[in-house]
Amino acid sequence: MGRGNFKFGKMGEKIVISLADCFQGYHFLNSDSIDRLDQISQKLVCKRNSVLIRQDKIQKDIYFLASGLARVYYETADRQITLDFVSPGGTLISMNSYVHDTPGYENIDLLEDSIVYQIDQKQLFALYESDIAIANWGRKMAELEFIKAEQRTMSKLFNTAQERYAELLEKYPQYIQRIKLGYIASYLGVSQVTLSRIRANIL
Amino acid sequence: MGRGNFKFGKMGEKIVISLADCFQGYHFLNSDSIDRLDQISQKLVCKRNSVLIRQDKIQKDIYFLASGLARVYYETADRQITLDFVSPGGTLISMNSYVHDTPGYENIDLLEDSIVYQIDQKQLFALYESDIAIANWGRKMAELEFIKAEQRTMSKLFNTAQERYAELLEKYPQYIQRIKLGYIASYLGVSQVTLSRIRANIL
DNA sequence: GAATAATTTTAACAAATGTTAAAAATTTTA
DNA sequence: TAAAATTTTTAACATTTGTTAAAATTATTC
Repeated sequence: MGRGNFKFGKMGEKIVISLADCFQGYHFLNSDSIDRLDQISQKLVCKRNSVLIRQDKIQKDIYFLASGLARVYYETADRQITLDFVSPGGTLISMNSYVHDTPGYENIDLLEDSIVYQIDQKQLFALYESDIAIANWGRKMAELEFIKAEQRTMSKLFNTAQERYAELLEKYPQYIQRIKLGYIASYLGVSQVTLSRIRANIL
Repeated sequence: MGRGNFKFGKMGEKIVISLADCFQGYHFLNSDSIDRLDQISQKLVCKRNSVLIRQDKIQKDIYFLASGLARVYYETADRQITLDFVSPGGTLISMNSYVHDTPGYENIDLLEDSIVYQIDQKQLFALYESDIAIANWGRKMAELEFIKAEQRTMSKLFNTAQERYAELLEKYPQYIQRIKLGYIASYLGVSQVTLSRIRANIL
């Protein structure tokens, strides 16, 4: 655990995660393999409200969030559904686009000024064919992202919005301060009016 | 597409998928690698209502469904939630257990007499370290299962139970005949009473 | 710091779905 | 094929949540 679940140190200073730490979070890599990944990576400094990934665009590359805060959401004509908020150390990826070179499903916006590392997918795929450690690193990434997504899904299926709000309040109290309640409501799967009722403890 | 989405041929004869076809569904493999996977696989003939995977047990191995029908579901003290129905060609896996050697989240039961191929996880993990093609095959498996799970999640988030029932009726009409409506309701995310109302077109 | 814009809460009402329980229909078993 | 068991539908009611709109609060800008 620990990936993507922090943002400020205990004194409130901004946390910045190194690229190597982002890599190592998934799987052990020796320094040669880390160097190879480093060579196909690029550091980006992004402004608040930047759009990283759009569902209607092909966005094959993977991003690691080094600092800042991101929101992952699906969108239709009349609705946005927030999947997750991602903190430093977390991975930002549109799996369908990464795998299939087609438009994906998710939108990813940065809610605050952020630093991200971008990994070139084409070059990464080449490394998968030549470096078995990196191939297994990529495998681990997909497996662990699957499990994270599954845990999110289960939390939504089995817990009420009230319970999920209480959990958020306990585990990520900063989120309540930093993220607008409309987004939180959309993450919890209820209207903002219902979230207000939950907060007012009418329920 | 096509993986796990069929069961009877047009004459109604039972479809049986070969192990090699199950493997190749994810990623190209040369015959050497297929042989190595074959050597760590075992064919199991299972009766209707067999339990393949239990959420409270460690079940690291992967199964491929060669024939029959399976149901994947989560369970709590007071509720069962059906995630998916799997047809021949599909993969049956508890990702958390497979990855972490701990109890997983899903239960998988066979709704009909079935044939499954079981792949030994421990030996598979050894192959991941020595055969780069198999490492990439395992990567593709996780990636494609992620995308499938994501599509299921999105369908539930954006479509009404009514729309999802209509889709099921169109794409998998056999399911409505072969699967009890309590399971279908649980898959759609509504009570069985609501499903009856949908079927009666009261809505 | 006053004015404007954005966000959050509250109120009132309508609609959809769950719950419980009983009736009807279907399938299985003897 | 009759009886028993299981599955599905229907009915009545209560509860929850969404919707719309306005008020209150907070944040931003000039």
